[in-house]
Amino acid sequence: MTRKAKHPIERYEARARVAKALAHPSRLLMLDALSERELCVCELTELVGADQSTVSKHLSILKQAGVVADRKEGTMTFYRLKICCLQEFWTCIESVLRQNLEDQQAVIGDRCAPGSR
Amino acid sequence: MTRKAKHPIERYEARARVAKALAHPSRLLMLDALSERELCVCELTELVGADQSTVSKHLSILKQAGVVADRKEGTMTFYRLKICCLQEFWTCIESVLRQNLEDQQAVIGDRCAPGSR
DNA sequence: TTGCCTCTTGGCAATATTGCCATTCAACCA
DNA sequence: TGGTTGAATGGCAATATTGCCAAGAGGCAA
Repeated sequence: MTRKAKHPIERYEARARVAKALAHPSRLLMLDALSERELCVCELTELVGADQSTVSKHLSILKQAGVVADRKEGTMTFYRLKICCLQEFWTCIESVLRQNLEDQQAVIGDRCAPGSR
Repeated sequence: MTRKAKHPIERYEARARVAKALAHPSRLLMLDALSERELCVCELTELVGADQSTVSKHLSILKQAGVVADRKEGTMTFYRLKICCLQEFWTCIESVLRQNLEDQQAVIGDRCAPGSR
């Protein structure tokens, strides 16, 4: 089990950088909102409920990762999704969560199953 | 732009916990290897090239997130993927990386385009 | 039992992330 | 020009992540 050409570590580092950008609740919330329409920083700030500077930094992380793009209009900055695969991302994450829930329920079911005393 | 029922923060926290488990190059490498077959900790350790205890901790993070499951056999522990949606996850991440690359090339292209001097 | 092997856990230092405040910047208006 | 507004940046403390070494824990075999 060696790595070499089959598993270039740089590839996984690049992937991890993108995944890391997606791994924060506030950023996920913003992405979900942005999947409907373009939004300015002020709207996103209100949505997230954090300090404006915090939201701005989150957005710069997403932008750096290539997940969103921005557009200036006067004094405002509008952000929009740059990728269309987010739905697949949600689907994957949600399927993990759903499976976890089922596993938990299975444990409870076993413990309280009729005839299990 | 309010949150309320439409955007329960707990949902995004749960999603972020899973995404965070996926956001590390060594863990992504292991997941990729596990997508082919079940592997023991010793094999994964050799693959990753880190200390065995480090790999064990990475695996416990993946297990905690519900992404992998383990099975003991004698003194060895085998890990396997617990989800089947990882391909979609790769697809999404890779499409971001590909888009980033295209954007970079577009910039270079503009800068060096014929007649742009 | 003892010793060996595989893996997990505790502990710790180095590093990275997060979120606020304060400040700066840029566009707009009076 | 100065003032206002929306956004980005600097700085900093609190927190989380990472990865190693050392120390268990458990199975197996002599």
